[in-house]
Amino acid sequence: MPELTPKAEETRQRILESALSLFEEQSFESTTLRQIAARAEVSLGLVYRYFAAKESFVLALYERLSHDFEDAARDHMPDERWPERFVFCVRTSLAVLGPHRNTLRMVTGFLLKGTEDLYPPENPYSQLHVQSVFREAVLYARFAPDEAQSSQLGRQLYVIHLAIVFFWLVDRSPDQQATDRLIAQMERWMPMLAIAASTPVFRELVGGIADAVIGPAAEL
Amino acid sequence: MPELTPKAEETRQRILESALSLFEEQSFESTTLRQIAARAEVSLGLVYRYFAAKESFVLALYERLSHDFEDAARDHMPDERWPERFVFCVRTSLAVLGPHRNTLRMVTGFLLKGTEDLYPPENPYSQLHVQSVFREAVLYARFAPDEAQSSQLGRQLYVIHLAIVFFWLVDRSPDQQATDRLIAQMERWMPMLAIAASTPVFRELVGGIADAVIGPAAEL
DNA sequence: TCGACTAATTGAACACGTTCATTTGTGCGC
DNA sequence: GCGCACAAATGAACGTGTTCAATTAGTCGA
Repeated sequence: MPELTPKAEETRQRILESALSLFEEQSFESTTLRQIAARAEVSLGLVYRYFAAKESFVLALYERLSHDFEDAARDHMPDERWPERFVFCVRTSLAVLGPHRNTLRMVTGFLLKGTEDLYPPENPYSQLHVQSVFREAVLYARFAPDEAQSSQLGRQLYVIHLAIVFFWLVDRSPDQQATDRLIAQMERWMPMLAIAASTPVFRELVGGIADAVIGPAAEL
Repeated sequence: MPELTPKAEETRQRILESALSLFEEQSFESTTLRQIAARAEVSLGLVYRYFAAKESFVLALYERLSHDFEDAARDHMPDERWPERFVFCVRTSLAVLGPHRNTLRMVTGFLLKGTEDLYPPENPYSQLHVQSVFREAVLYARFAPDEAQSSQLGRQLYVIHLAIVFFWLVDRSPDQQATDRLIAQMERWMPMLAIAASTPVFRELVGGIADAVIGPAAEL
């Protein structure tokens, strides 16, 4: 990712803004790159100077929302034990992503296509930052485990959170009520999860899943 | 789905065969509908008489593999208790889907697009039949629960199986070793799951997830 | 055998995402 | 102020999935 000159950055921003507003007004699928270019008052070809593919817009949106989540979660993180803080994070995440659910549904498909070109091999902004929120949710909680364990647990909670977000994207029940119920259930059984989380088998199992989903643990 | 005349059925089959063989030789993405039409010795437009979209081929493949799974699972189902039978079903499923993993990865994306047109509102063949295998795996197992409970549990195991298949599709570890480890872990803890499965909370939680993923329970 | 109705098939066209050779603009050393 | 290098921007073109009005083949009753 080479440095962008001010003018270029401004153009890129204008294109991105056009795209996102069109996605909101119509939908991801029915907005055309030609429409995006037109609204940004730019030629079609130029769009590709700043976005490798149409999918890239969804990625850019997700990055932006990840930033919003980071702020929202850090600002209002309750001074509780980690299970409560975790549930709060999950709820905050869905609240932030909520308005863009329809657009975001697209990204999940891409994740499976294995087109690694669009997904930089290094941990992208979103994953790194969102994950750090979950780490800190554990690390600075009341009665937090020691640092090494907190970091590990935070990573695993991040993956669980990812699973819930995915479930929410797939959830076809009206207003995604099924996801609400799922989280409510999870909240009820959080104490049990807290106990389970301290056992080696949990670490092994969930840790393994985490490795497979987001890659082997990396240093902060 | 109107009845197809013999001639039409033969043409449809020829097109499907061309498509699947091309997917195998090259890949789903890089095979062209024009290539498919050419190999089937048919005009491009005709393809759309039998397949609503390119994605439909993957769906047709999945239906075929579901049938294969049904046969393979029924023929070799071990005469054991349901947990062992469940693990066997999962392994069989992945074995059958295995050779077509790359093509199948496409379908998962489509599932999220919410293009319900391609996915008939009634339970499609695959879901109905595969689910019935899991139901029977419980129902006719040693020490099986009563019929109502077996049916419910079978449904839930089917959804768990779906989750594992999905995980396998996403799994980026070499040779999907992470999935192997996951199943191995699951096997180790199967007794625990068996106990958990008999509790109300499990039924409520997993049942709710099942509803959200595959829709409310339907009659066989 | 014919005609007429339907099923099967064609091929040209469209809109889309994407690519690329080309042109325009911008800042800088002299 | 002049060229020069490079960034920014263009627009025409390509191949793709998809649609559709038109054409051909098949079937069956009179």
